[in-house]
Formats: sequence, structure tokens, C-alpha cells
Amino acid sequence: MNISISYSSGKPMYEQIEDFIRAEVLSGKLTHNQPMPSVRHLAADLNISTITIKRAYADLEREGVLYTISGKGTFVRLEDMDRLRDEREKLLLSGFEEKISELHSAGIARERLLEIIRRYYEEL
Amino acid sequence: MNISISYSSGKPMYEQIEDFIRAEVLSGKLTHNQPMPSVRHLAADLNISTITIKRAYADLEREGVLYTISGKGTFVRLEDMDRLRDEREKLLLSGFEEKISELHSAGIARERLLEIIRRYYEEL
Amino acid sequence: MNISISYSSGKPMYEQIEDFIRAEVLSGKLTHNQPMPSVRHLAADLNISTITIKRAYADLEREGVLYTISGKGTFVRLEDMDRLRDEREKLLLSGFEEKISELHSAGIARERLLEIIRRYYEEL
Amino acid sequence: MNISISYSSGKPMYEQIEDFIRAEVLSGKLTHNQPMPSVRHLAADLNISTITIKRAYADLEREGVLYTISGKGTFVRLEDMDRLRDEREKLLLSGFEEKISELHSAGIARERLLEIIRRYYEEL
DNA sequence: GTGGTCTAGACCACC
DNA sequence: GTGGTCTAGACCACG
Repeated sequence: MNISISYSSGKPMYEQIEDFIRAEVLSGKLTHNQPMPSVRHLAADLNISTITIKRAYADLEREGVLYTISGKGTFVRLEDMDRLRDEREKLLLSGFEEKISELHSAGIARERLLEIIRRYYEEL
Repeated sequence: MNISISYSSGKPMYEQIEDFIRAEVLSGKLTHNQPMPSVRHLAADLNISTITIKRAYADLEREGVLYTISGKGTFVRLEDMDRLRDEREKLLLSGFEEKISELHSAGIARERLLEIIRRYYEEL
Repeated sequence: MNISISYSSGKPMYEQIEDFIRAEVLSGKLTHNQPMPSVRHLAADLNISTITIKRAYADLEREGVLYTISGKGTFVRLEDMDRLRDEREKLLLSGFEEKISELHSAGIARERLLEIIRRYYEEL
Repeated sequence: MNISISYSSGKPMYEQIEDFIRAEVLSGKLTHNQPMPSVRHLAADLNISTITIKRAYADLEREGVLYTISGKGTFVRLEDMDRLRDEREKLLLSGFEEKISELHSAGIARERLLEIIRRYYEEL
């Protein structure tokens, strides 16, 4: 768990944690039934309140990414991974679309966007 | 002033107002020294509090987009327009870059982004 | 009457007008019983409301700098000039004192103030 | 926080608060990352509205003197202190210069200014 | 009529 | 508990 939390990035902490875990799961770094660090442990690790961790775990449970066995701990669920990935992509792309709409109506040239994309996707 | 405010879009109202006015000014639809609607008028018009309008005007004043003469009204300032546009673009593009970084590391294919850009920029 | 009014200097217009007239009187450029421009005339000249001129004249009348003969116009009074000068100086110096107190407690070095004074008083 | 607010001194309360905090920060009495009193606390303390405190904090944040983490509190920022001090001095000195120009053209003798400065800077 | 300041109180998200 | 947003209403100075 090498999460880095930015205290002052606008994004709430619990969301940053969720994003990180979701990314780990979708990238395959976390496998089915693998135990997550305990709420208390992760809280100590990140030096933030257990409440925040609990909230993140609870959200992900509701989403189907994690499951909890009372008294044993919280574990990774990799069953609905396709659905998960689809939902995730849909969310990200709708955010992207919003951004593009904003950039377009601000009159930013198409080339400047393509240039940035090129840089991140390492095209030749 | 044909601003349309979404009463509940996450974005605070004053920011929506700022965005709208900034766009109008930067697009040249408002000319230098042109009077803006008074805070009371615009507030009545949009059916929201004068304070919210005042806040938007004050922010834009700090940015250099408007200026106010107490007791006379609020007016458009078009002097440092190039600087304003540059700053605005820089802000928007850095937000875009962040988004791209997120999309890239989530494994979203480049083509899907290009498709969305194409749609907004109406390419053939 | 070569008054220059700054629309946006914080100082209200009527005060700028008063300051100007007071300075003219104290410097001897306006003589006893000399007629002032009519309210309407000066208003047209400066391109501002007659109300503002009226207010400035009224204030100065209360102060004893001007006097009005109904139907004839407004005139300069040079009788209490010493008292006037004293009051004026007192006011200016108390403002200066306030400023100095502020500068001192902000830790501005004495030399920097002296340098500015030197510049304005053209010392060798 | 031993701020004393003059309820009616011409200067708006939020400005008095800003001045006080700015002075504390620039004088080094507050250290980097030190938490400021919460808006509610300080408001109760000074017996004024939270909104007035919020306004002061927001202004100082914009200036770079404070920073806020939503839900956690407001803290002192001492990073760009040199820049802050420079800007502050520049502002104060330009106000001083204006004053001097006024005093000079009103014919106030140089000695009287020096006497006041002497008094505040406790020269022998 | 205009903006500038201030109040008292509300609801929300986050920790 | 914290700050962020918004409201409805007040009083003031200026033109």
C-alpha cells in the first residue's frame, strides 16, 4: 500500500484512497480474496483518521470492489471486474468530455490538446 | 446577460457566474468600460442573492476582468486581456494535463479520447 | 478652475473638489470676495453631477471658506485664513502621524522615510 | 490572539483583523503551519460574525499569508515571507509618498514632519 | 439609484 | 469539530 495522500488538492482524502485502491485492483496488482490492510493499520500508515479509511472501504464495498468478513477483515473481490472497469471508464470519460467541452468553448486550439495527449501516450 | 445558472451542479453559483462573464469578456462580446448589470439587478434577474453576485464580481475584479466605482457601478476592463487569456489557458491546460495523466494510467485507449475531441471540434 | 478629478481613487469626488479649492484659497490663488464658478457651470466643466458640486460648496461654506449670496452666486471668504490654515495643518499632520505609526510598527527603517521626504523637499 | 477591534474607526473590521494577523506573521510571532483559531472561535472571541472572520482569512489566503484545509482549519504560511514583506513595504511606502506629496504642496514645513518621525522612532 | 460592510442563521461536505 | 456556500435583510456613503 504505497498510497500518497495530498492534504490540499481539493479532492477529499477518502476519494483519493478509493481511487488508488480501484486502480490497484483494475491493474491486477491486487488479486481475488487478497486481504486488505486493516482499517487501523492503514490509518496509522497514512497518519489520518480511521474514519476516513472506513469510509473509503465502505464505499468500495458498496461498489463491489471489496468485501468484509466481520472479525476477519476486508478482502479484494475480483468477480465483477468487467462491470467495474466499464463503470470506471464511463466515469472517467464523462469527466474528460466535460473538460473538453470547457476547453473548446474557451477557444483552446485542438492542436494543443493533441500535443498533451501525444506526450502522455508516448507517440513517436 | 443571458446567464443560465444550474442551481445544483456541484459548481457553486458564483463560479458559474464568473465563468460566464469571463467567457463573454475574453470572447470580446463585452467592450472596455461597458457597464455590467448592477449587483441588485443581476441578482433579481437570476433570482439569487445579491451577495452571490457581489462575490463573483469581487473575484473578477481581483482577477482584473472588471473594475468597480463605488456608488456608480461595475465595469468591464479589457486592458490586460492577453495576460488574462494566457493565465486562463494555462490553468485550463494544466487541468487537462492532469486529466490525461489519470486517463492514461487507467489504461484508457488513446482512440477514445481522440474520438471525443473530434466530436467537440467538429472535424470531418 | 483646473481641477482634475480621479474617478477611482478611493477618495470621493466631493472631497477631491474641496481639497482643490481649499488649496487654491490657502495658496492665495483665490482672493477675497472672488466669485466661484456657478454650481452648474463647474458641474458641466467636470462632467459630473451638480449635486456633487453643491455638496463640496456647502461643506466649504460650513467651514468658512466660501459664502453664498442667494441669487448672486458663491464667493471666496478670506477672513479666517489663519484659523483655516491651522485646522488644515492639524488635519494633515494627524493623518501623517497615523501613517508614521503604521510604518513604524511595520518595521520600516527610518532612513527610507527620510529619503522620501528629502526627495519631495528637494534638499541638497 | 489578542486582537483588539475598534468597532467604529472608519476601517472595516475585516481589515483590522487582516492588519493584525499580517503584522503577527511578518514579525515572526506565528510559525509556519501553525493553526490559526477557527473562524467560529475567533468570531466568538471578538464577538463578531463568523463571516467577517472568514473574509479576513480569505483575503490573507489570497495574499499567501495563510492557507486553509477544508474541514481541518486555517494555518500560517511562512514560505514567501520575503516577497510578502517586500510587497507590504512597497504598498506602505507608496502610501507614505502620496502623503508627503500632499503635505509638501500644502506648504507644511519639513521640520514638523521630522519631529513626528523622531517621536515615533524614539531618537535621542 | 449604486456598491461596501456587517449580521444571524442555514445547510452541506469532510474529518 | 472544521471550512464552503448561500440567504434575507440591514445600515452606510456616494452620486
